[in-house]
This record gives sequence, C-alpha cells and structure tokens, in this order.
Amino acid sequence: MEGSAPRRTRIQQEKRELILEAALEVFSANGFRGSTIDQIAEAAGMSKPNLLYYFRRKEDIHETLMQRLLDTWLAPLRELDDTGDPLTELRSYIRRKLEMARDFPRESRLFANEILQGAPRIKPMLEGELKTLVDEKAAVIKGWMRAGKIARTDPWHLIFSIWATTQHYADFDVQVRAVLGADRGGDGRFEDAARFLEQLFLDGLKPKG
Amino acid sequence: MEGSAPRRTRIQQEKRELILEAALEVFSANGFRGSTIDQIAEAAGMSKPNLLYYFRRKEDIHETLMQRLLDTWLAPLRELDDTGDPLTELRSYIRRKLEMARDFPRESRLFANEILQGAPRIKPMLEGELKTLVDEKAAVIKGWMRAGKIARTDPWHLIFSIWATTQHYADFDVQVRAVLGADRGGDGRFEDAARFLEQLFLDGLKPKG
DNA sequence: CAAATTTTTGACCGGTTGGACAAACGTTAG
DNA sequence: CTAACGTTTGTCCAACCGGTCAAAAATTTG
Repeated sequence: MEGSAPRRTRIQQEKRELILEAALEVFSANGFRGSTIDQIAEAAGMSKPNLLYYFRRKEDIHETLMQRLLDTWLAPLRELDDTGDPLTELRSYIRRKLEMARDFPRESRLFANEILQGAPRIKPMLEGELKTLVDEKAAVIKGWMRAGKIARTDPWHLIFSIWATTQHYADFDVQVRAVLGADRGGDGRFEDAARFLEQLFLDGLKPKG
Repeated sequence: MEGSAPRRTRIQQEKRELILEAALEVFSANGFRGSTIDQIAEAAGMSKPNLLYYFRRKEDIHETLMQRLLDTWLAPLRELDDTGDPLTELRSYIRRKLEMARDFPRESRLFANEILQGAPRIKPMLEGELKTLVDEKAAVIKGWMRAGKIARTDPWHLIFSIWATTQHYADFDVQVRAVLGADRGGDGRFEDAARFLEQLFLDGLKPKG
C-alpha cells in the first residue's frame, strides 16, 4: 500500500483525468485486449509516449479506472436504508440503478467486460468488499421480510435480478435498440423500462393481502 | 449464397467440429480480439497452419460459431405457444432460459461478448430475424393481456427482463459465485435462482384478484 | 502397388502492439 | 539569466499475431 497520495502537479492531474476519460471510452467499447494504447492516446489528444509518461503500463490505466468505478458503482446499494420504508427503498434502488445504466453506460460495459472475462483483476474485491456489502444489505432485506413488509424470497437473488435487469439496458443496449426499432428504441425506452420494472418488482414483492 | 453444402470429407467434418468446440471455449473466455489462433489451435490439439487449412480466417470460425449459436439460442422463445396456458408458458420459458444459462454458459458469454462490443457482426440479424421473432411473441403476450390472463405491462421489456435475469447467471457467473460464497455458490444456486425467478415473475404477472 | 488427393507441418512474412529511451522542449524558481 | 525540473516527441525494439507457402506426410483411389 502507498501510504500517502503521490504528489502531482496540476498538469499531471489534468492529463491523468484526460487519459482516464479517453480510456473509459476505448476500453468500454473494445475491451482491455481489444484496445490499444495508441487508440487511447489519440482519444486523449496526445502521443503514445506522452501517455506512457503518465501511466507506465496499459494495465495501470485499467486498474485505476476499475478502482474508481467500483466505488461509484456500488453507491446506490450502499444507500439502501434499513430505517426507510422497504417498498420505497427498493423502488428507489431500482430507479437509481436504471439511471446509472442510462447515464453511465460506458462504466457499466467496462464492468461487464471485466466480469465476463472472469474478473481476473477484481476477483479479490468481489469476494471481499462486494460480498460484505451484499451480505449486509441482504440481512436488511431479510429483516423486512421477517417483519412482513415484503414477500419472503431470496434476498441475494433479488439483488442479482435488480442488477441484471437494470444493467441490461446499458450492456445490451444495441440489442434493446435493435428489437425495439427506430421508433420505440428512442429516448423513451428508459422510462418504459422504469415503469415495467417497477410493476414487475413491486407487484411481485407486495405482501399478500 | 452457396447453394449446396460444400462436400466435406470425414476428417474435415471431425476437425471442423473440434476447432469450433475449441474456439467456443477460447472466444467465450477472452472475446474475439482477445483470442489468438494459436490458442484455439492448441485447444484443438493441432498446429496453427493446420487449423487455417480448415478455416481460412479467424473471422470465419467466429462467424460459423455465431450462426449456429443464434438458432439454438432463440429456440426457447420460438417454443412460446400462444395456444398454451399463459402463466405456464411463461414459467416454462423462464425455466428453459435458465437451464440454457446453466448448461451452455460459454454460448451465453460468446453472445454477450458480441453484443457488448456493439454486435458488429450480427447487428443485421438482430434487427431482422430477432426483432421479427420478438415482435411476434410480444403480440402473443399482448393477446394474453387483453384476455385478462396476465397483468397488463410492456411485453418487450418483459422479454428483456427474462433474458437479463437468466443470462446473468451465465455471464456474471464469477460475480454470483463470489457474492454467494463457497457454500451457497455451489451447484444449488440454479435451483435457488429458479425458485426466486418464478416467484418474482409469476406473482408480478398474476392478474388482479 | 502407384498415382492422386488430402492433411499436416516448419519456416517465413508484414503489420501491429506494448513499451523503452534519449533528446528536445517548456516551465519555474533562485 | 540559468539551472533544475517537468513535459513532449521521434525513433526504435522485441514480441506477438494473422496469415502464406512449399514441401513433407498421410490417406484415398484406381
């Protein structure tokens, strides 16, 4: 672990941000191995050796990107509040995740790419940080079930299904657009999805009666 | 279009199958650009030039693989029968899709990889064959809704959500295992998922009353 | 068997890629 | 101004990769 943050000049901070932004664009579209340093450098408006002055290896860029990603990616789940109203909390969570798929599709695809390849670079984080968080929230949901606030079911698979359905609109965007066609595949598709998912999940989770 | 199937010797048939099997393994794990002909050749137990004797280009292997894949991949949806009982039909469809995720995870990942990269090689098929099929089945589902057999909702997004939730167990397998842990992440996870998804979808789709 | 055909392989090639390096250029502080 | 430091670039390299080719080996056919 590097104890203190490495001191960086103003230019270094700016250029690193520029590179990370460009790398997100390129990596999310072509995957890690499918992307070249040249592509990223060009997208960032600089030469390859110049880029390599800021990040010594291609992997360093990817690693930095993944570290930042995971924090923001799990933020919605962290916000799930055990003191709030269960149905409202879950509905909010679904909405927030869907908004992330809409507003940050590149981040979603970058993440999907990494998992698809077997998560070689972030498996420890999945088994550690992520598992801890999900277990914690699953316990919260279980509490809601015991209290009769929502139907009894498996909290872990419930979380998986929320991830799957929302991220689908970012990761499989091309397919969604192709199937919906030019008219229905426009900007309104996320509102349609939001309405559908709310109905699917809430009606399925309502306590009997 | 090649009118007649190209005549192939016994060896050609066998070796081509061997290569396709090896390529499925390699492509689904590393993506198209992330895979090398050498890797596929080694997995198939032959030299690179020998492999290139059966498939002239790397893309040819991928293309053949994708063509075969799509047929079997859409089979479950094709089986959705408008004369059957709506809830039973949907439940069967979900179960079949989940079984495919369990039994053919490599095919699922190969497909996911292609879509993630923007479906460069199969976009026409998505906008044509796939869209036609989905529209047709969406109409069937709409009919069931009009008849009051299932709750009114968006049939297209319903299909998307079934795809998303079931394929998630193949495409994001590493994550699912990491989160569930060694004990719950074992063989039983698909049965847990099946139970959960059945409850989620059916309770959410039941007509009021 | 022998000729024809199919299959397999080693050697090779041109292009690409990740990365090194030193020299040039720019900036800033004394 | 100038020395020190930070930034940028052109050039280069070794490894890798997709694909070719001719010749050897194996198989099929007559």
